Amino acid sequence: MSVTLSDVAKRAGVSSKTVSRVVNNQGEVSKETRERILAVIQETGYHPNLFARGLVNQRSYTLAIVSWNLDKYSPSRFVMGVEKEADEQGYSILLTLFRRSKRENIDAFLNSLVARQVDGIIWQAPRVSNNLDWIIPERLAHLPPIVLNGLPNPYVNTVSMDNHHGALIATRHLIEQGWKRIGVITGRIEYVMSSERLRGWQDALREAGREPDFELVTSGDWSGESGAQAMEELLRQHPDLDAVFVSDDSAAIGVLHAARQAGRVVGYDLGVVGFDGQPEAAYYHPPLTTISQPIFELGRSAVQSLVRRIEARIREAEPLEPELHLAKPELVIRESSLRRFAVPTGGPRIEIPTLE
Amino acid sequence: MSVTLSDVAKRAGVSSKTVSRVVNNQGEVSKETRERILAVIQETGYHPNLFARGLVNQRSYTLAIVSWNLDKYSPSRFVMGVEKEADEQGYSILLTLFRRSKRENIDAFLNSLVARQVDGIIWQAPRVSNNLDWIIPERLAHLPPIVLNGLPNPYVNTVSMDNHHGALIATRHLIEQGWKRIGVITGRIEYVMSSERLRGWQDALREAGREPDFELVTSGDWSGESGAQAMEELLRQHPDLDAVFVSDDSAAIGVLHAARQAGRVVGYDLGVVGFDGQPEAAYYHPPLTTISQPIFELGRSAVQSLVRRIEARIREAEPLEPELHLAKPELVIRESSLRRFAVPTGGPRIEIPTLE
DNA sequence: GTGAAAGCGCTAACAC
DNA sequence: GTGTTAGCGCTTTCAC
Repeated sequence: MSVTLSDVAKRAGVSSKTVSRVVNNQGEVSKETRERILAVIQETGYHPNLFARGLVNQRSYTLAIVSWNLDKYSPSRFVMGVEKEADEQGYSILLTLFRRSKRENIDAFLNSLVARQVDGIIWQAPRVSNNLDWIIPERLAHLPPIVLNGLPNPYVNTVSMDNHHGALIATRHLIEQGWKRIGVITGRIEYVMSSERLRGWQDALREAGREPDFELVTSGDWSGESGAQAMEELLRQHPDLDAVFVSDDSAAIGVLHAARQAGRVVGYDLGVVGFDGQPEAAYYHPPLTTISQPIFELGRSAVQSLVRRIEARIREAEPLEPELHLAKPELVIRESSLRRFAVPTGGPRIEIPTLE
Repeated sequence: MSVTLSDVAKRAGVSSKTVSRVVNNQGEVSKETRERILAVIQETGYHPNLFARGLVNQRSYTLAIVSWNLDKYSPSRFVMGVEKEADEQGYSILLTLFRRSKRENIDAFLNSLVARQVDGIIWQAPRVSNNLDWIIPERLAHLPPIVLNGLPNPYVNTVSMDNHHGALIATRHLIEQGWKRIGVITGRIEYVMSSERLRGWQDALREAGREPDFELVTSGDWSGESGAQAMEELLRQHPDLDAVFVSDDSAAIGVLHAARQAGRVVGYDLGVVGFDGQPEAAYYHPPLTTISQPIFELGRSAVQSLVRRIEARIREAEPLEPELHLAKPELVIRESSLRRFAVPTGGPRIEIPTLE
């Protein structure tokens, strides 16, 4: 069927080992045999069977990524970063989306990755209650190196967005703008990511000498729809609310919508900050102040971190200390969070004066 | 290191072939040996090495997906559909993002997939000028089965959105609403997908007895930013424009923004229809009429189609005729496309409370 | 510089 | 029912 090493060897009149040397660019081979072999490879279209190679070397040059919510901006950007870096480092990506069914049988799922001989695993699926409890030395001993995208972990390398910090600077910004009653719409609260952002909101308020009012906490699921619903309810129950930190840009567009429906004018009598850094948020109405995350780069870091461990294990270097890479998100100020006192005027539209 | 078949065999006091039989659930094995073996597998934590298996069987149970623009809604939903269906059918997914670098050396790229022994390839990267010219019988003979996401192709199975139809019904809808000067903002025009949508726009106009005015054609790159720029220019050059078909929802949010900036009121003196079906478009201002695509399902179809071919090849059944699966997108009517004064009171959704 | 032989972990074919 | 043998395509000793 397909051309093998020894096919090439036969045609070139050498042993298969010599061909192997040429293919892998190792050991000394005389210039002329090398060229002869290269020619045969050209004309036969030979390419090595990575299964056979992997079987011998115990390496697949494949990384598994356990992802989720791939249709959302940040997770997909992360995966893109992972793919890019992996490609550059010579690794392929095995993509798995984490599902309830897999959650219920983590062992079987991990085994399936091990069976596929992946060299390492990037675990992007978020921490939900106890779903990461399998990350303990006994289990890890039987698994390839793992990099976690999430909270610091004593046993594996971690790369993470500093969610607490992001929420902190978002809320601080709202406070600085002079908003008084600042609510928060979190992601699903069983996700640690969400509670981290909630903590940031609290800490910002406390450091400003205000006690967070937990009546003003609602949760969504990162969708526009959930943002709209959460905001609607929040405004109904707390008409005095004058600002909200929404911990996702997609939810935020729903929030803006609900605010309009309720007759509020964002940027005038309501301040809104999002979280994510979706490029399209610059075109929301009004343009959304948000926390932008260097998420693509985080994906690259994850691979670098993982590859470092893989190489170390192969060299049987003494075990590395688990690393933590914490990326700092940044505040991007647009109109939605500003407090302007000019009264809206003009036509059917509500004219929002340009920024001072 | 890890437990092998013969390790299990030794501990169970049988031959490795017998263990293999149990693992693969094939052939008759006496109940008691089976149970003994199962017990040993349990306690040793044995799992088969898929490389070794693949080497023998010449199958990897892995599908490659060649994707692109993964941070955009539709491509990522497609991949999610692919992953789900593949998982259910017992296949893993090798994810590759198509890049310029790969485009420049398609042969090497394809070879790398073949080297990884993938059983099939789902080619989602779009057709750009001649980048699909390698899909010819001579090349395909050396490649695993391929399913293309795009235009019908005589040599391989194809799954596709009916882009022409989507654009047709989008433009028809604008015409029916009574808009007179209907422009279009396409995606990158070198993509066949974009020209198909442009064709739909033309055909809708012609069937209404109007000659398409190519002065009203602009192109973006599917981003909000490009949509905003394109719209700004379109309005500057053609102030009489009163409607636009934007062939992407992300671009459309930029269009809505630019329209506001120019003092136009969408849904009143400007009609806008998008294309994609992003859930968040329901919360744009105003909510966006769009063409929704069953894109997740299309991903599933792609896998089904591919697996059918893979199985056929293995059974050495006579070659199947290339199949084409064309999915019909649908019009979702929201406020952005309506001409307020012309609209009969249809339902709460059509009312624009903030206006007038 | 080059080659022969052994073996990675598994399964198919053919014994027994 | 169960075991033996051979071999998938490659690389790694260790010779020559």
